[in-house]
Amino acid sequence: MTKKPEVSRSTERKRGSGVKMVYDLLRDEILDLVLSPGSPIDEVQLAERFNMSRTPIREALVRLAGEGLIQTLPNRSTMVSNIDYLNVSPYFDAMVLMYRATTRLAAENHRESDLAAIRGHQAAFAAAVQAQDALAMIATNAAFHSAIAEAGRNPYFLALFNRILDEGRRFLRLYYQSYEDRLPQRFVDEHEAMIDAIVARDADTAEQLARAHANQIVDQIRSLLISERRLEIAL
Amino acid sequence: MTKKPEVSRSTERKRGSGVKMVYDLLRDEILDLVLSPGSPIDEVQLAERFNMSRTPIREALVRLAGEGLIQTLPNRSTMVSNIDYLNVSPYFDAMVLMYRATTRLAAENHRESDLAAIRGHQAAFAAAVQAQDALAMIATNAAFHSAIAEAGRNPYFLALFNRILDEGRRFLRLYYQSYEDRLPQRFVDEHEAMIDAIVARDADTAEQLARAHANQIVDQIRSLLISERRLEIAL
DNA sequence: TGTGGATTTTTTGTCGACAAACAGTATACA
DNA sequence: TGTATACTGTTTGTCGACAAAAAATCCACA
Repeated sequence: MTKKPEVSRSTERKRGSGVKMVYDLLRDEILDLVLSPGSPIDEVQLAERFNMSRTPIREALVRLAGEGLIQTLPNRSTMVSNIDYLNVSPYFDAMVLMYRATTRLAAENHRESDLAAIRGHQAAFAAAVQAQDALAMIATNAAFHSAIAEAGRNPYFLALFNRILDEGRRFLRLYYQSYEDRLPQRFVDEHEAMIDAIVARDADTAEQLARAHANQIVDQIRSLLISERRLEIAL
Repeated sequence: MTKKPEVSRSTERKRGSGVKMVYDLLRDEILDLVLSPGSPIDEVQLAERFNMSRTPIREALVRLAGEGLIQTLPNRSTMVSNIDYLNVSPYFDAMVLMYRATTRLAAENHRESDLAAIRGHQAAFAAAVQAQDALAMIATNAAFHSAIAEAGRNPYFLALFNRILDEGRRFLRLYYQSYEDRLPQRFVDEHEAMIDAIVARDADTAEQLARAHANQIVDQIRSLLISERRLEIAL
């Protein structure tokens, strides 16, 4: 006769699920700026919050540190990584290049089944633009381009691109929280043109469209940064 | 009066150094193919080997898993990641693009102090070619291009490029162990031309040279792969 | 009141132990 | 003989506790 444990922890968990839960949640909280950059992370506090030992918490933190989302000083505090506002050019360079590369590869390597996912995200993006929901625009735009990158089937580009999109999620939210600018409808149209080029397997056109699209985004963010800086100087 | 601990572990270690030691060593052993792809990794065995608990071993393994160097099946064995021989095209695509991007950026952004490091690695590479030491060629070539990437000052490209070079270190070693082909002297000359373009801050030429250089390497590896495959078929 | 050193407090890194999950083997049964 | 189930052994995931390291606090002394 097999006996079940009579006394169980208040919230019973499957064996390996704890780290993933903590990792996913912390990751989301960091990227959504619920945990602001620079804020400290306390292992014991997290352990109490999730009713688990420090060991799985620690493993989740090690993973987050590996992605650069948190920083740990040896023997001392660990905190949410800061956003580097001084060097945005490298970020933009990488972003534009990944837009180009992934869209080109999508035109070359996509399969029929990829298109449904891409079109789905594009519809969600159009809806977000219609609703003027800035946060939804950021999320659906990232999902759209990530789907294109998946269709391109290059794991190296996909990994870097997703990292860039994640950082952008943090980065952009800072500005779209204060400025209720809506992304112009033009972005929706450009997305449509990119889809057409991908479907037609026209790699050159797809890359060219992606490049122009990315530069648009960079220009818009740059103008936001400049006006923000003006504001700071004026104060 | 402060008292020192009379009985210490056989090999005393500083507090946070264990994980780094294990991480560095395992990483090197994996990249140098001392640990062959697919071979299992035993936590307890490593713990005994380094005279430490499983906890720091585990942390090092989590980090390696984050970089994709090892794979862990949940609740079951962890092993060295396999090399994917079927999809080499994505690898080559990423390699060529990173060669181009980093060399271009180095021409634009390098400082005077970067050139010494680059020239030093180039001299080491030339020496390795002279000595027909294939393994040294791989290492010094990677160091040379990594130094160029550092001079380009884009952390996103640098991270991806270093990952690509690492994988190449594993990948290439497989072939240069069996085939004692020496990389042609032409590679040394091409490196020199790239340095000149970087010094002259001629971004277009630097990128063009890097592209041709990378394609050379790709062609050589591809021909090795084909002859290898022929050999397999003949057997 | 200010400063330098000793002391306490807090947080991290490491340890040994235990329990769950899975693989392989043995055993019962048809 | 073949199959399903129980058993055993091995490896992983988690836990509570302790020790080391750095910060914060206290305290003596000028």
